[in-house]
Amino acid sequence: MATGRTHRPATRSRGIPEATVARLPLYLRALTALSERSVPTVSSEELAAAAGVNSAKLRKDFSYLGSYGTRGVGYDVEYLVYQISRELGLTQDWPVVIVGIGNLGAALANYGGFASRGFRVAALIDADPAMAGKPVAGMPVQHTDDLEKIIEENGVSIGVIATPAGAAQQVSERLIAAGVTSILNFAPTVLSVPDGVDVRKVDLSIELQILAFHEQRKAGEETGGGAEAAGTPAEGTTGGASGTGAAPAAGRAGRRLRAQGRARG
Amino acid sequence: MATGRTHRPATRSRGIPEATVARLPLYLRALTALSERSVPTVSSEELAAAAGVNSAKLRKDFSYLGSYGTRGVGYDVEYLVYQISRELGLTQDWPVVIVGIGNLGAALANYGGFASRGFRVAALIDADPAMAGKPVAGMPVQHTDDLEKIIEENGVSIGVIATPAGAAQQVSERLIAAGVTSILNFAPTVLSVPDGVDVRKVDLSIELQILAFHEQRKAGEETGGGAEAAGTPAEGTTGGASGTGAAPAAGRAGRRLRAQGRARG
DNA sequence: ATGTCTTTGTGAACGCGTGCACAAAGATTG
DNA sequence: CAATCTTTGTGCACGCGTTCACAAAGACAT
Repeated sequence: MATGRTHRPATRSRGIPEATVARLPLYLRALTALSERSVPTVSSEELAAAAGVNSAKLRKDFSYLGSYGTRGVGYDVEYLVYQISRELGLTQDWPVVIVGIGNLGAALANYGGFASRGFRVAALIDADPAMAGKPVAGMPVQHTDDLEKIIEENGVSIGVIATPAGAAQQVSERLIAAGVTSILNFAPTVLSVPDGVDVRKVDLSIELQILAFHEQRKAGEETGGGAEAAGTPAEGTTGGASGTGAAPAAGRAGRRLRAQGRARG
Repeated sequence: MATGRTHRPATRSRGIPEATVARLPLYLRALTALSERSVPTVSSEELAAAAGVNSAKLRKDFSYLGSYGTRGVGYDVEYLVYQISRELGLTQDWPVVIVGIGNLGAALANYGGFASRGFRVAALIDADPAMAGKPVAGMPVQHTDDLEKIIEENGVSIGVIATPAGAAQQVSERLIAAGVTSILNFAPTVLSVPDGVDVRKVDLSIELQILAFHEQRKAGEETGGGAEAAGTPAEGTTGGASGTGAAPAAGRAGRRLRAQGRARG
């Protein structure tokens, strides 16, 4: 998962576990697809498959919302779409500002997934005066000087930070001071925010590093034989101890070997 | 967290819990920053603060890697950077392909965080013939027809999918058939992949929806008073039952009220 | 060398999330 | 109306992850 919860300890938000909340959008997406195909009802088994989760987990998730299913039949697609949307707060309009209109910010501004889910990009904000007035995604970029005014006038409570790491903390402080209470942070920094403010973090580099870890492990298993099998606590002092016998070449050599996807124990 | 683990049940990868692996890049980033400021050693307390986690958690995380600290002193920054990098497999070179060079794909291609961590963008691939040859991030876009050849020749084992949802599954199949075993998926779809292939998912829309949920809850607490307090199992049949009394206006009204960040229970 | 002080590394307890397995509920058929 | 069959909703047990709290380890001073 490319995300990273921050803050919000382990508090259940109202009886609905955080883990469940994180899956609701997944269900909603699958249900929307079914709705578009005019499928009237769906069983937990089918829906779970479409959402990529276990059916028992799905049923338990839904049980936190209430009893919206019919035994022997399944769930009414339209009704469930509505209930989940309402639970997530997507039946109302959420104005959002994007701060930092670089490559990523522009990509976000153009991203279609926002509008379709009750989110509306209210403004694009950048610190570069040269950007001001330039149209991005059919909308003029505004200067950081007007940040507070924009937030106020549009009643924005959700902000997206796509600035360089160095600017993120300061931007978050201005957003919060102006009234924003939820931040989606793409800058590779830990934001320190007051209580009552939610921060979610997306770090592309971190995701890749996690993949690299597993990738290395796969390669090590096949080239090295059983580097980790013995359960050695690892480590002498220098490098190249455990898995990475021939580090630079491992990427290639390993790759060719495991082409046929082994079974995972 | 913007991520979503997929596959890889609850298997510990070698004694290192998945949750720990997910935090290692965080520590690494904080350590790199310290290293650049030539800080020689750091205590678990300091480092934990910089990474935004609990110090006990950090120490336990490090204990899975081995005993790299010195009691009474702390951790040697340079040494720890090296150990974590090695553990994550970042001491070797990881060629990566990006498929789907739209706004997001281009943003990823330009993203600096890759190169600095051992990742190298080996190729940019797009299905649009009009894109072929066009330079993006100083690199010519190549056509999907050559996908297999590119993977083979560069020994690519990690692929990034930034295509529209409809194309993602097919692209993933081609990537996997050609030898890719780790995929970072930005398309809003559930990829179905064989065992042995890791998929991590980043969905911007999902992150926003999770924020909206908490945001709605904050607004509801203040405007509605105690809509959820009574613990009503919720639900009649139509809408507007529980929290969302005046749905359309709630965004604005709520926002102005909670401006001073309440304490969170 | 001895004592004090700092900080790590970890045993143990706790809580959340997951998955199994089944009883309850209702649809459907005869 | 009774029997059967499907599918939900959930009690329960298990395992992972987090956190506490403290003993062991080593630096540093005397």
